[in-house]
Amino acid sequence: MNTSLRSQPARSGDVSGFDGLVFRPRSDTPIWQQIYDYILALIDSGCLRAGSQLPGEIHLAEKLGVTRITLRRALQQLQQEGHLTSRKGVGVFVRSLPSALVVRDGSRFAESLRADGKAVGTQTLFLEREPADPEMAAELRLQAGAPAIRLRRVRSADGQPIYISTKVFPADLLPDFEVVYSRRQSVTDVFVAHGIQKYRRVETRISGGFATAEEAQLLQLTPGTPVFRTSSINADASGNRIEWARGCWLLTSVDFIF
Amino acid sequence: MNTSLRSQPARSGDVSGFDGLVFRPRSDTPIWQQIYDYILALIDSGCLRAGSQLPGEIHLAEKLGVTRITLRRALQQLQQEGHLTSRKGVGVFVRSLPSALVVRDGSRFAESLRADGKAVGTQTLFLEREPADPEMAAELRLQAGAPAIRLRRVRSADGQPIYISTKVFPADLLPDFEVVYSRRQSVTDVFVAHGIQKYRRVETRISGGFATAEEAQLLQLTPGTPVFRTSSINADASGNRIEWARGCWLLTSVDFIF
DNA sequence: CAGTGGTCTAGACCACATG
DNA sequence: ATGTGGTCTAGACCACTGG
Repeated sequence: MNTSLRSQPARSGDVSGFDGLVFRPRSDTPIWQQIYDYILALIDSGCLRAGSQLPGEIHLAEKLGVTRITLRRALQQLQQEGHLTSRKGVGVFVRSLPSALVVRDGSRFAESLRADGKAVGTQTLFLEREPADPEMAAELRLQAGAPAIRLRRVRSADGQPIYISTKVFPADLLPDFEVVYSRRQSVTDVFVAHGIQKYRRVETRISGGFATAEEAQLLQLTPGTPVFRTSSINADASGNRIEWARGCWLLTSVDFIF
Repeated sequence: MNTSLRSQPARSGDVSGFDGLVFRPRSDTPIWQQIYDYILALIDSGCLRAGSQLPGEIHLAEKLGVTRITLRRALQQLQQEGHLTSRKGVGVFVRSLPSALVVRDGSRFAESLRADGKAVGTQTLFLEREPADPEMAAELRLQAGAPAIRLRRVRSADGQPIYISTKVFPADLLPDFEVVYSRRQSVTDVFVAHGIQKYRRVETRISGGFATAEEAQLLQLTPGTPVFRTSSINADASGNRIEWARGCWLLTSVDFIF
């Protein structure tokens, strides 16, 4: 009986609930699904807060009166839907699912979230210059090998990462990119500083896929979790393509509206 | 040894491959993933055609030298990505994944596919009149309880279902719906017959989710497979809302382009 | 009826992260 | 060194489907 209070609030297993449960094997719904429903209810009701850690699988399985495999079936489903994350050797954690509304203009991402009252965060992974590879060149209508700028960021809402952004720009049109960007981490600022006040969306593509290991780590997901993939092109008033953006979004936390 | 030829080509286990395989447990990639890669390669290379049935899990697991659970881990991943379907009490089958391109105007679905050289199919599940519930009424700007027409269809490409469509129309504007629709199963025809030559897309929404049991059955998927959910509104030239369409698409088989 | 996939048990070893 | 999640084994019973 080590369920009761701990002195360190961040310790593992520091969670209410999970006591005196009975799951009947002969019911019409599988046990793993009953456990799924149960844990999901704990999350939705606020008993399990975002960031908190679940008890270890072995203890939890014992407490719920099922095998570890059966418990894992439930946890797996919850991970696929983005409610939980697991880190090998560490534990299973609760993720919140901000439901973000995104308007047509993908670059207005931050505004859409702020309108919902979310605290928007930006983590810049890298910002570098390099020659355009054939794909970048084709998307931006450049010659292969032309100088390009690559920017990769993770955007988060209320502390939960929800979006990986990878953007490519034609370096010739934006000589002062790094200087301006470093001030406020704003691409819009960079455009304005180079005289580009207005730009338009040429094309947006939305497809589906599954998180790679790297994407999963950045978004605090389990690899293989389903995601949205977006790809969009922006052009300035003269029709010059000035940005090719690709995004990777948690499937269950976004609505795209056009 | 019952692997060799059968007289009936549609029989279970009637599949080449799956012989003399060795999967090393101490490799850097898990066994289930090696099996996943192996089966996926068989599908991609055409050794496993769409619609063909895999050997039973027990036999297949034995042939691959792994436990049924390990095999099922690989099959599960393939099902989630839409490459396989399983029917309880029947077997596991190969699904092909037509990659359909869909343009902004969702009603042009069939045209997009035909342009790819696919054979487009339509299965009408129901077509009925009923009073609009609050949600329908709100989307179509009707009074609650106003007469509405509901149409539910499954669209397929090359015999594989890829899209469930549920549409709602204001019945008052389309008195001859059933008569016209029955001729060619075309909603566009119905609009034209009622003097609506042109209509415009008011809004499109794209979100993600997981297939319900009913959706899974209609799309020949496993319940819980990730899907796109679309919701769109069309209005006629005067701005009257004439159609509210909802769609459920296999995640891995569509690209939305705007 | 026989065969299928869906579920579940009771163990075990490993790689990994943390203290 | 300990505890974690990730993987794997060798069985078992069930509900469902088809002939």
